[in-house]
Parts: sequence; C-alpha cells; structure tokens
Amino acid sequence: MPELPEVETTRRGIEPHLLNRRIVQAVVREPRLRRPIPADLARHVENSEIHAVQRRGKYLLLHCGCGHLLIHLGMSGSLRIVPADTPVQKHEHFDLVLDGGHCLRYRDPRRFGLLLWTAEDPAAHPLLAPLGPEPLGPEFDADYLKQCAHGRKSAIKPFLMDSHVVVGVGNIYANESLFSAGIHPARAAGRISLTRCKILVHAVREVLGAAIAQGGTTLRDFVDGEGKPGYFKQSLNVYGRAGEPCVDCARPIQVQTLGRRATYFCPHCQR
DNA sequence: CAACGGACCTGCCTGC
DNA sequence: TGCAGGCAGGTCCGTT
Repeated sequence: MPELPEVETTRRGIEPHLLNRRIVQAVVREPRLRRPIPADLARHVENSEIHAVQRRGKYLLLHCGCGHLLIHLGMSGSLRIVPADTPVQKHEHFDLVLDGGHCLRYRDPRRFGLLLWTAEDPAAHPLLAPLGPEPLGPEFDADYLKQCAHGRKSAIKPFLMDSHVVVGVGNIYANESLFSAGIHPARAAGRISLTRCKILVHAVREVLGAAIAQGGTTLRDFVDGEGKPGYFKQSLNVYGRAGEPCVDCARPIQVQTLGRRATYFCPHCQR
C-alpha cells in the first residue's frame, strides 16, 4: 500500500489529532514487526508531548519529548485515530494512547512496518541517513537525476524505486511516472538524456502531487487517519491495467516483471 | 560498487 | 469445497 502519497495523506490526517497532545500510554500487543518494537519504547514516550508530525520519504516522524518515534507502514500498514476504548481488531499491533481520550492505532497484517525510537537527530538515524532527496523538494531535479544515473545499467524503473536515489516512489507511482514521461521502464537509467530526465522529474512530481491531492491510492485496504480510502485509483493510467487500452493510443497495456515487480507500460507510447 | 536474490509476513485470488 | 501456489503497495541484507 503505502507509497509517499499514502504516507503523506496519513500524516495530514493524524497531525491535527496529535499536535500538542500527550502520550499517556504506549500499548504494544505484537512487537514482531520487520524489526522488533523496542521493549523500552514506553519508557521513552509515555508522558511526553508530541511537538511535530513530519515525514521523510515513507517514514513518519513523531517528535515527542526529547526524541523521535519513527514509524514505517511497510506494505500493509495504516494508522488511524480512534476513541481509546474502540475494540481492538486483528493485526492492530500497537496504540499510542493520547490525553483527551483518543489513540493512534496501528494496523499491519503483513508486519513489514517499523516502530522505532531515536534520541538523536532522526536525519542521522542509520535508516534515514542514506535516503535520497524528497521527490517534491528542490534537490530532486534533472541534473541530480542525470548525475545519479551516470553509468548505471539498471533499468530506469527499479532505479527510480531505489530509495537511495529518490524517496517515496514505489511500484504504482514508478509505473505511472514513466508512462507520463513516455519512457520505457526497461531503458537503462544511464542512457536517458538530460532533456528526458527533466521530463521524468516533472512527471514524478505531477503524479505524486496529484495522488496526494486525491488522498492517495486505495487498491485494497489503504485508509487515511480517519479511515477513509484514497481516490487516486481512478486516475491510474497503466498500473493494474494489463490488456486494457492505452489512454493515449488505445493499444493494449503490457505487463512484465522487472526487478521482480509487476511493470505496466505502453510499448507504443514509452520508448 | 552495482546488481541481484532471499528474507521478512499474511491475505487474497486462481486453478487444479 | 479444499488446498497449493502465486502474487501483493517495501526495503534491508548478504552474495556475486
């Protein structure tokens, strides 16, 4: 589920409920996520106030007390604000109970997510430090992309999905951005001209921006902080549309595996 | 160092 | 109907 637009949608949904609230209790029902939830988490966060709710790539950062909570939603994670007495359902692995009677509840069937605590500058955390620039920020431009791709033989699609190149572009939006830019997903990253890098950067920004504006993409179970789905699915041009007509040329959309991920494209419009 | 495969999990869908 | 197999929005880590 969650690529950057879904994480940003989640951030925007939960932020107003969290800012300046105090965490009165951290309840961990299932610590076995991709990495175990630290046993001493409660000690760090209980009775601390949430000062900021930020995002870096697909990580959510809750600045509370004298450190940060890092939350990653993995493939199937979601966060919701619910009344603290709401009955717990399957796969709801932890709650941050807030003063005022609500709690932030995390659900993640596949348990690929993360909940970690760091007392340092979160940007220096080993998981965040090596991340590439934000796709919507000024650092991500054609010159950067061109330089980054120099000499790389990897196909552009898995290259674009590499969080060390640029953060936040997962499978759905890599497919959509490449379609929008008219670039074939299997083209070697190092063999894309500066002009086309410019087009691609623009496409990534447009696609992500539009997805955020529509509350993200709900394929199966993504919901925002209020439990509502995203509406970008209806704007998808290629993802999940194998065999259906290309919106530009009406020829059938192809699907093939690239870098072990389903890759959708129009061989006529993408070169 | 780049590229690739395996691993971490559950749920859902398909086909036998 | 049951079950095995494949596939799914992510990304870390170890090996070539």
